[in-house]
Amino acid sequence: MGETIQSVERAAAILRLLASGPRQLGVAELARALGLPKGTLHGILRTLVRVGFVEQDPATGKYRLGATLLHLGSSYLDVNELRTRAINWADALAGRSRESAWIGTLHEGHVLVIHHVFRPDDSMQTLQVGTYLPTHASALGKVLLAYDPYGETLVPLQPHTKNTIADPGLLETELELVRTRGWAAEMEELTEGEVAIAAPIKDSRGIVVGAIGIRGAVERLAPEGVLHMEFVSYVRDAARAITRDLAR
Amino acid sequence: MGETIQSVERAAAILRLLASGPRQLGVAELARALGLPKGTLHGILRTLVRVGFVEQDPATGKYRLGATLLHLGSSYLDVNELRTRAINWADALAGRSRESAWIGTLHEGHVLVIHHVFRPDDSMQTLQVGTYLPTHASALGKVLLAYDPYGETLVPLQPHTKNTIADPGLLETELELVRTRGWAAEMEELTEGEVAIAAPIKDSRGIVVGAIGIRGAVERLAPEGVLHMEFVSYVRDAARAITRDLAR
DNA sequence: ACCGCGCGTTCGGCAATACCGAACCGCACT
DNA sequence: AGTGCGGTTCGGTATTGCCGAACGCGCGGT
Repeated sequence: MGETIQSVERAAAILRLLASGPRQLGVAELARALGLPKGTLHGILRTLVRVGFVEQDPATGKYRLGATLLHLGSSYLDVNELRTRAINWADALAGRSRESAWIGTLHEGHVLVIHHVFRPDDSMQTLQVGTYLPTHASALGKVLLAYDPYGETLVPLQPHTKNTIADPGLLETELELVRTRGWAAEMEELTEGEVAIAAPIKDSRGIVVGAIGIRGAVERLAPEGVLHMEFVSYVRDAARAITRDLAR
Repeated sequence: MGETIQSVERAAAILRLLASGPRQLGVAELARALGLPKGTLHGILRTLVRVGFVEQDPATGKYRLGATLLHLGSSYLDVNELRTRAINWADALAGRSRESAWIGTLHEGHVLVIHHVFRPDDSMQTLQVGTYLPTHASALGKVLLAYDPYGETLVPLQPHTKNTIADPGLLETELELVRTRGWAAEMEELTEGEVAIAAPIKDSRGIVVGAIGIRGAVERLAPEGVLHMEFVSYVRDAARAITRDLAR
């Protein structure tokens, strides 16, 4: 692989840093974080402001992400073929299961949510498209890890609830189970009271390119801790349908 | 204003071009569009691929937007203060009016949708956050134009339906009306059968920083072509509440 | 009231940097 | 086979954007 352009890489690093927290960052902070002189950073920031990728708070002088990025991000959704093909099936899945439906892909060690259908008759939810879920503590993530051809580098297994699988060995046996069953469950391992189910979506060559699943209250999906298998078949049906659609 | 960094500006231009249509673009196409040598573009593209802003189709070699941008875009939503403050009020507005609620800002001659609450009891809608609405053919846009301190350069007034205001003079009198009334309506000017209402959101200095509104079927919001004024007050109440909130 | 620190910003010289154009390779269509 | 069009590579060149020091400002401690 060849060389890359320094200033563009640095610009990307700045954007990632600005996106890493809701806080606005100043030139000095960025300079310290990236180990670069202030003047250098200022030049890149000035350019990023001009193209709308970054905005500067007129009061404090600090920098934050710009609105153009929101538009670029939503344009990505139009381009993404998996999402385009899967949208209708996700709607159907949400309708049948009466729970929220989710589609995700593996991205930089996280599950990137590329589609999210709200639970029917419950509109007071915030949309999660574009956010990350942890791979080890979500059903989507387990599916994606289990079928990951590259054996993704595991980030530290951060615990979220008392049920989170935080031990690498345990996670590996769980992934083995996912591979043999062909679907994954997550029982209050990310949020207390919430349960999720997911299954893999494959492309025409049989490679797993994403996962689809549902997520909802434990009382509905798994009363007394036992999953209702009908939900599992809803999810697997949807996953198979999309896979078939992609093969066409 | 000082100089800007060439390569970063070019990288941004590439991203904008890739976002302008759902089609994937090749090096040669980009080179022609931007008037740059192929080699130069390839270098920038290679870098953009490395940082995840762009993906390359392994089959065709063509380029498309990358998943990292989706994540950056959603991070913008966390940073955006207007949206953070307005979310709850938008939920309330959607609940009271039983229609979909929208929040938008002026951005590069368009209305950028920064929040969107689905109509209650109707989840089969696609989320429009991050997309553009035309300024002259949407209620949000009319509000933003009417109160725009910079007198935004008007893009050509493209007609969408037979009701679209396509004449600059007529639009100006309409904006005058918006300024005197303090709110805007849009009667099937963007989509047949749909009507919208919007009102301005101001910051602590009284400058309009966004607009909030609702949108729905003409039968419900304006039967026989006459707006139900209760909807107007819902919208204006929400706008005033957010304005008050921002002043705090 | 003052001083000093930290901030964002400016500037100009230097050399490293990233442009550029021509050549390369593979594919598809003629 | 040939030809044109894709994406990619490469090395010389001078343009480019880095860098570090200096500036102006606002704030908080003294």
